[in-house]
Amino acid sequence: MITITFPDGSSRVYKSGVTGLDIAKSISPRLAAEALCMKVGGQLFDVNKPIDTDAVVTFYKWEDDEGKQTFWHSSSHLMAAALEKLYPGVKFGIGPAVENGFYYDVDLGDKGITEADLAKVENAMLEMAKEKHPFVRQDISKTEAIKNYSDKGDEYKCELLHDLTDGTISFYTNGSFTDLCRGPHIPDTSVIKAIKLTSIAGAYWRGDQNRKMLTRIYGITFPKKSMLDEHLLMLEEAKKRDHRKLGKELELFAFSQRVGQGLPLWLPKGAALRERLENFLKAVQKTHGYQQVMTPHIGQKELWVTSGHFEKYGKDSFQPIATPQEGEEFLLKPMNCPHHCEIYKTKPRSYKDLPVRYAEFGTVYRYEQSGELHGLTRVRGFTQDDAHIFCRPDQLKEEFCKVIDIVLYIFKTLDFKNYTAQISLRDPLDQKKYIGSDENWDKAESAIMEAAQERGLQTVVVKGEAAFYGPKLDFMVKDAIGRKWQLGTIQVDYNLPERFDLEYVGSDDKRYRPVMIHRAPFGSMERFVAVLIEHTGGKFPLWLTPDQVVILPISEKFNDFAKKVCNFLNNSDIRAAVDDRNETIGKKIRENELKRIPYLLVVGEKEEAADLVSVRKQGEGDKGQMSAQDFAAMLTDEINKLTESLT
RNA sequence: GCCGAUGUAGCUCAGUUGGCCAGAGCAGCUGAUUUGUAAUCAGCUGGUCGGGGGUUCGAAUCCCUCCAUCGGCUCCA
Repeated sequence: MITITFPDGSSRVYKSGVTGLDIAKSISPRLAAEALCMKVGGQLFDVNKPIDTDAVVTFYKWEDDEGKQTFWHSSSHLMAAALEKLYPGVKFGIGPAVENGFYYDVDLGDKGITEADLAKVENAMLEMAKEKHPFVRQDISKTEAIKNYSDKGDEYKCELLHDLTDGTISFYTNGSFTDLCRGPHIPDTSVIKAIKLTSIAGAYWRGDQNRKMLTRIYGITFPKKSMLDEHLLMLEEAKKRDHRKLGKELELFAFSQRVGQGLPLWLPKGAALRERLENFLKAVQKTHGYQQVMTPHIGQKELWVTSGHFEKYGKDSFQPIATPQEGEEFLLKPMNCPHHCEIYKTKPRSYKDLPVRYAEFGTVYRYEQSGELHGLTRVRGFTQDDAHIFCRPDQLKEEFCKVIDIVLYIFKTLDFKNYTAQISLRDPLDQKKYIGSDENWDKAESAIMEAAQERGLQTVVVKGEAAFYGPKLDFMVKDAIGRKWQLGTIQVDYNLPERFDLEYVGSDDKRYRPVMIHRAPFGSMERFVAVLIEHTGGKFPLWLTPDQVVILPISEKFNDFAKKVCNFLNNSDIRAAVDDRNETIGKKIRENELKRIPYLLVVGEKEEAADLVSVRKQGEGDKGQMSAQDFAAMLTDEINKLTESLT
């Protein structure tokens, strides 16, 4: 007999060899029907696996992440089965579950597949799902497994097998399809009730751009049809918040083929919004001891040869600018650090001077691959809210912590809740891509970890994501449809101070090397505004939004009164305008609501007579009448509440 | 850069298998209307059908090529 303990602490006794499914049945038939996988002693298994020792058992259902992942992973096998039926001879790469669904990478040989074919695959999947194929696990030896796949001619699976450690290897079969797979899987296909194959894309085999490109088919499945409908509706809603769409509609920014790919044009409203963000950050930084500097958009190539960036990125960058002077070459600056290093070097520094903090909204140019460009989130010319802190080694952690404080403060003010703090370290398997001594890397990495811990930051550590000169702490935020973007970044750098031979004089009159922190709380103005647009759906906080108030005269007769109110509001530092078009009040309301104007003031005969305004709040409707003075006070109050936490 | 898809007026889109001067709504302009909380009415203007080349008696429609955009991959100082 064995004792099975459950997450709530209760336990029951079963016969050795009891399966998870039996246990679930003994608790409730419903649990047995809904359990998709289980955790036994910290490891995930199929629910029909027999258990023969005392253990802690947790069942996972659709509601749990583990359950969803298993469900989608099994769905990818179901799709593979359908593909094998419809496209005989298809070869399979890998087919995992992802955050929202699953994919399978396949090699269809000379057969093509287009989005139009997906419905056919979906139908085949639905049919197979109904047939209730169990997922049957089978353990075989590596040699036997390799033989099977060699016979089948599937070089991808063979390669995967070769990399697996020897011993027994598990296979899963659903219907006529068998796949190399660690598992776990759902008991059978019948729980998959709704299927949507979402897109087809190319993907390099094993993520290596020098290898063959396979066809990746993405999909998502649900245990209920209504869930799929809900999901599709949600996606549609999310698309309405796309910053590229809203940027155009709200006249914030634009692109021009003539200007060039990835080179955004900030329109008046967008520029004004960005400027307010910049001023906000400038004010915050001022209180944190930063000094603004300004540097040119180009610099001699030598600057980046010194920094090491030219060697690493020179080939793939905008190429050097030639001048009438032979041999003279300039680069458009891809980052501001070298310029700031030169500012540091303009005079001798004492240990008493440090830390020195130079901030600049520095516009930089990077030749991103054409296929990578994406709205405002990935562009070729952008402005970093950059700053470089030069400090003594003993000041590093405190300075790093203070930068974390600034980032968190900004996120809080702008109501960014769903971010992840990611610590990006070296790739232990590929040390060649990094410059600098191991000793300095170790110091930098531990400084970041300690600072993050000191500030109680929840972090994920990702190896291999560091910059080539140092580790970093990145703040990642998702866009409307769930793509992750890096916003704020804080990086420790021992390398540039050395390359630029930066020094300070210590209390012992000896020369020392300062440490540098690169940091950009927004990341770039472009990307930050993009994410802000998607998070707010264009309904910006009152203090940021381009037009705060639009005054709508009922007819042209009241334009003068409207202008009087407008002047008064403008004089009270409120951004107001009059919609004096010869249109019906209904139309003016509709259009200004669609432009997401926070407050509309309707003025007509009654208002003019009583010297009042009728207030309409965005999305809420009529709020009644008040005097322009009271309205201005109300708005000022609201704005102050939103921004009073500023310092 | 790679794989795939898309590209018709400022915007959103129609234009079946190549065949009458390429259409609609919104926007814009002109006029009428002077409006009370999400679209007043009428008239007009506006298009090298992404660019270039080709096939054809004839191309928005078929082919080639380049450009841009979208979805991924790779990359991201």
